[in-house]
Amino acid sequence: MNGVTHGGIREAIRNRIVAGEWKLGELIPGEMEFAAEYECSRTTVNRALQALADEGIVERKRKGGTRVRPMPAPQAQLKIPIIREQVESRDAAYSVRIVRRETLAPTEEIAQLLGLGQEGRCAYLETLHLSDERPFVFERRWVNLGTVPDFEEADLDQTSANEWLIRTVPFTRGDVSLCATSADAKLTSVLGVEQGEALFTMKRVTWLGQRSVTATQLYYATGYSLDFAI
Amino acid sequence: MNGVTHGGIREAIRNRIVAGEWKLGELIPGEMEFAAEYECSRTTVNRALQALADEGIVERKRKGGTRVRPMPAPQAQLKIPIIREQVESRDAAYSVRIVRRETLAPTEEIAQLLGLGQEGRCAYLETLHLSDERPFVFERRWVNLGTVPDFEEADLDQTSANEWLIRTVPFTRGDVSLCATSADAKLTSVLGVEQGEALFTMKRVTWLGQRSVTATQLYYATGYSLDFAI
DNA sequence: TGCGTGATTATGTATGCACATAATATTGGA
DNA sequence: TCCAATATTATGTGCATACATAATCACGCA
Repeated sequence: MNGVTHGGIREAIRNRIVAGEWKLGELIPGEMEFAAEYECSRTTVNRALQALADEGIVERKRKGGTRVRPMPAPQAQLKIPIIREQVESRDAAYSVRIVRRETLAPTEEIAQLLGLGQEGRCAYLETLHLSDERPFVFERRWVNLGTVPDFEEADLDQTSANEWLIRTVPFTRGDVSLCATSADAKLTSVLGVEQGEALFTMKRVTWLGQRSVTATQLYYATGYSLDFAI
Repeated sequence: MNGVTHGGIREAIRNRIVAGEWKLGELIPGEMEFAAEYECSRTTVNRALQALADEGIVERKRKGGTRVRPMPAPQAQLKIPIIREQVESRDAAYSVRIVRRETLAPTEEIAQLLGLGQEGRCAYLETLHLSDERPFVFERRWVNLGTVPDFEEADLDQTSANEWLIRTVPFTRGDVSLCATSADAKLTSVLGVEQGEALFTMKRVTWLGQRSVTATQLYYATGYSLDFAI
């Protein structure tokens, strides 16, 4: 072993790229050249460069060579937070209060989101998540009882609806949408914010194969921000 | 050749995982078993599983085997959009108007964000991004001239500030923060929205090594949402 | 019974090789 | 001169192999 690994070469080349050794869009040396330079086989270099291509740092074309990506489309690994962990990571006490829970026909908007017809039955749930007894997030959730019939009898005092669902039906796909909402009367009263305040909002629909599982809307109290690094 | 590629196996196994063939945290078959199943060599399966580990779908431990990552914390690959592309992908005409551009000492808040002292010089830029001549995003940007002195003379009529910077100084790291802002008088007039409307806001600070490059605040017009899939 | 040592096992990594594929360069014929 | 067929080249991919490494298991000795 040479001390040279594909991971090591990947790091090294990445560093050279961000250090500006080659201009954006410029061709970087070929696999053979790198192999000679690092004294390893072309295969090893190939894996390193492919990994960099996966990362979006470089673009590769057969015969065209490898070039630094002109617009490093910044991608970030966004970790969708679990509310309990968000609260507890701030050293606050987490608690939940179920405001409302019933079974009803979904609104037309929700039926469309969940891909349901008129006859679809849903559980509707309004939950207030508290941080040190202060309102943190207000959650509206519709659960497709056609996909998850057991939800109607689920005991949500122990575990939150979200955790219950994750445990019971691992979803395969989810659509997330982030936006800003102006607080209406309902949100104002339940979250204890001023009328018309701007609230950070996350809407989610999750799917189990072709079947929808749940649609959720999370309204964060004033001042919340979702932070992450590129 | 078998028609079996490491990419294909990667897809296949990923599908089987999200289809719930194995429970969260559960051990999935070993490399040899997959190799037998897909009739390929262990090396090929290894590459597929390593790629899945890179994606964060599975966890691998030597001798411990490969297990489905207990992902109650779903991670999403969030592609940070380039405004021009956002507009053009909606089949709208993109245009920019520079509202204000000057060189000034940063406010204390910005100086802190950018890690500057009192003597730091910044370019300050207010830009309005338009979609079919309608306001789409209002951008406030401070550029650290200590890191990017050339910015002062950059010709921003051809390329937007963002594209100019990306082309000139590839950043190595960025902090992003998403929140909601209530429209003040300034935002109201420039974006043409109602006073107090909730605006989706993205704040970004990018770094080149230890040196800050730019701090940006993007205020999206009413109704915007940032969508992505898990 | 308790513990250390070595065997076993599953994965990690690198290599050389053969062939596939796509883009470019070259050549040859009309 | 122009176009099509062919050669060349850089990367893409899979395979067999060899060895590395870490966790676990089995054994045997005290």
